[in-house]
Formats: sequence, C-alpha cells, structure tokens
Amino acid sequence: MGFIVPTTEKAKEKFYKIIKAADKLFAENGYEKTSINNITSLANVAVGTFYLYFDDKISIYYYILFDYQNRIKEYIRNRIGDTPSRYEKERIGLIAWLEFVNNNPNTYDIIWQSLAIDRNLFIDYYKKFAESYTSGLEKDADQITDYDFETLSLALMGISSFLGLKILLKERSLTEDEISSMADSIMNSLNNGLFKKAPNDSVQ
Amino acid sequence: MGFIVPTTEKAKEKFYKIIKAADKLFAENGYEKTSINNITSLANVAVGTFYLYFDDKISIYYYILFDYQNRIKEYIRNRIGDTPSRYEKERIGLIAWLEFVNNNPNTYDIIWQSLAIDRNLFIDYYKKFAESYTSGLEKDADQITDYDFETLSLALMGISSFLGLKILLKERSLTEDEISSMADSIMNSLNNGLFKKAPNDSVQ
DNA sequence: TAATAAACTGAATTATAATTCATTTTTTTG
DNA sequence: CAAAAAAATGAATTATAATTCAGTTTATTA
Repeated sequence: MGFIVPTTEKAKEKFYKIIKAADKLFAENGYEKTSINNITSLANVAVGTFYLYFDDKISIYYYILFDYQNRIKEYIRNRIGDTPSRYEKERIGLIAWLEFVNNNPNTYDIIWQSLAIDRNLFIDYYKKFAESYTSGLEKDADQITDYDFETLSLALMGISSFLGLKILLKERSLTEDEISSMADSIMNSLNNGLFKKAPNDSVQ
Repeated sequence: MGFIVPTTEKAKEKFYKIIKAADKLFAENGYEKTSINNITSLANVAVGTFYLYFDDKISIYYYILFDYQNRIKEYIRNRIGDTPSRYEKERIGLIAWLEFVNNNPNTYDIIWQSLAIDRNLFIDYYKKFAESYTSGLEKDADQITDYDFETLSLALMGISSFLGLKILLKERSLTEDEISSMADSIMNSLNNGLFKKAPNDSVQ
C-alpha cells in the first residue's frame, strides 16, 4: 500500500494527470464505481502506467484524501496567522474554509466518502480535528462564555461544514459577497445571541 | 427497482431479518464491501430468498435509507409537538436528534454513505431538510435576531449533525445526562452569545 | 389426504474490474 | 551510434460477487 512520486518531469506530469483524473471520477461517480480503466482512460495513459506509481486502487484514494486534509489545514492556518481575537479566528477560519471549498468543489465528495470506504479514516480525521479545535478553544478560554469546549468545538465544526454544504446543494460556487455575508450573519448570531429577548416570555 | 413487503407473518419475519442484517453490515463494512451472500448468511436465509423481497442490492439500501429518514422526521416532529417558543423548538429538536442517534447508532453510517452510493440521494435529502428548516425559521422570524434564514438553517443543522458525531467518535452511546448537558451548553451560547464582551477590545 | 400454491433453496451463470507481466517504446549513457 | 536502462503498454489472468432459475420443501385448500 503506497505510491511513488516520480522524479523526472515527464513522469511527474503523468503522475499528476492520473491524480487529477481520479479526483474528478471519485467525486463525480464515487470510489467504487470508478475503475482503474476509467482513471487511466481519462488521464490518457495505459492501465499498466497506473501501477507504476500506485500499489493499488486504495492507495491513490489515500493519496488524494491526505492531500486534501493537509491543504485544508495549511490554507486555514495561513489565513488565521497569529490573530489573537477568538472572534476573529472563528470568522477568518470560517471564511477560509468556505473559500477552500469554493476553490476545491470536490472536497466534500472526497472527504465524506471516507466513511463508506474505510470508516476509521473518517473517524480519525474528525477525532483529531475536534481534539485540536478543543485545545485551541481552551487556550482562548478567557474570551469564551461557553465552558464545554469539546461540545463547542463540534458545534463550530458543524457550522462550518454545513455552511460549506451550500456549495454542494446549490451545485455552483459562491461569490465572495455571499461568503462574507454568510459569515457576517452567523458571526453576528454567535456574538449577540440568536433569540430575541421577550421580556414577558418566562420560558427561554 | 423496488421491494415487496410480505403479508404472512413467517415471511415478514424473514423480510425484517434480512433488513436487520443489511443495516448492520452496511454500517459496519460499507455498502460496497457487503455482498448479498454476507447479508443472507447473517440473516440465516438462502441468497434466493433475498430476491423474493428485493429487486436488487440497491433496493434494500433505499428501503433502509428512506426508513431512517422517515423515522427521524417522525421522532423529532413528535417530540417538538406544538411548542411555540423557537428556543424550545431548537432545544427539544436537538435533544430528540441526539436521542435518536443514540438509539440508532448506525444512523450516520447509513445516511452519509448515500454520498458515496448516489450523491443525488444525499443532496436531495439535505436540500429538502434545509428548505423545510428555513421555512420553519421564517415562521418564527419575530423570535430570531438573525435575518439570513437559509444560512441559519444550515448552521443549526450543522450543530446538530456534529454533536451527534460524538457518538461515532467516542464509539459508544451517550448518557441522558451527557445529552442534556451538551444541549444546555450549546443553547446557552446560542441564547446569550459565545464571546465574552471585552469593553476595551474595539475589534469584535 | 391429495392436489395446488406459495416459499424457499443454492449451484450455476454471467459480468465486471483489479492486477500482472511479457513485450514494445523511449530515454540515457558511454 | 549502439547498448543498456527506464518507462510505458494493454491483452491475459484471476477473483469476486450480483443475479437467475430449476428443483425442493412447506403451507393451504377443497
């Protein structure tokens, strides 16, 4: 199980053509309904060429999945930089995520398929993501009213994930304006509270 | 593509034994890695029996998926009843969802796999869910500070979905106490705001 | 109880697709 | 330029699993 990144320019070109074809087909038709033949046809290489670079079918999926995971982490980390305000971290992180999905519309198809392909991949990814999110929130504890950081981290991950879903559901990418107004709307609710205070409503 | 629910008691028993086996195997090993043979072996019937009740493999997945979707809708609708307060609707709805997942630990595996099996199933489900959530929020517009109800519906769906993920990530069911304290924590943040007001912080 | 109908069975068929490897083409080296 | 090495090819092999159906068992009916 593994892969070999070639060194010569020509071979590298083939390697990435294969990756690109697999990314497209895995996202559009799913991992299982994509054959090695489908991939190599789209990439304009012979089936044998696939096996020069990848040990087996699952290896190219791993390569693509881990690549997404790393690029996502990198992209968001870079955008947040060393912003100290938690509010700003959340706002910038959310916008960065939506931008990433916008620029990489196969993100959900690739990552969430891991649940069907090998549920441990999916569980590990979100487990680690939640742990690192939680410990980040703990460091900013003085800026947050909530006390249950583990639950909060899941809730914030959920908000980002589902706002990004809009790109799947609408089957088009979002404009910069849409992204920033979605972020404004949600950050405003998170900052000021979602429910109107009804002085005569004793329940709330 | 379809299925036949048998009428006699004996046959019904077999029908549901097959469903139960498929639900378990689809969740544990995934749709593609589950063969009809696996299902019928676990259900203690012959392969041929499977085809008495289901036209093909995808039909039993549809049956199971739609059954989950209907039971979820029913369960949450019943719990919310005619509660008028939006705050209470959200609180009760969240708790109901967590209870449902707790009682049906295969929920995520079955529903989210639809993205890999047939992405339109997944997209339709969340599209319709978001539409109906949005129109519900609009009816309670007077109780909500947020103005972008579509975005808000996705965010609230995301919170519920990811809090329920805790059951997958911990690989155990939650206690009633855990559920209600998760709900309290999140509802409190949604109600009062998540970030502490820093009078000298001009950014926020 | 014998005839008929309904359920059930699993070996055989069929289709699909992952992987291999002997051969050919291209590139590099001396 | 010729020999050796590296890349690339795709027909053939192999494995797996969905689906069928002729035959058997069980239940119902008259």
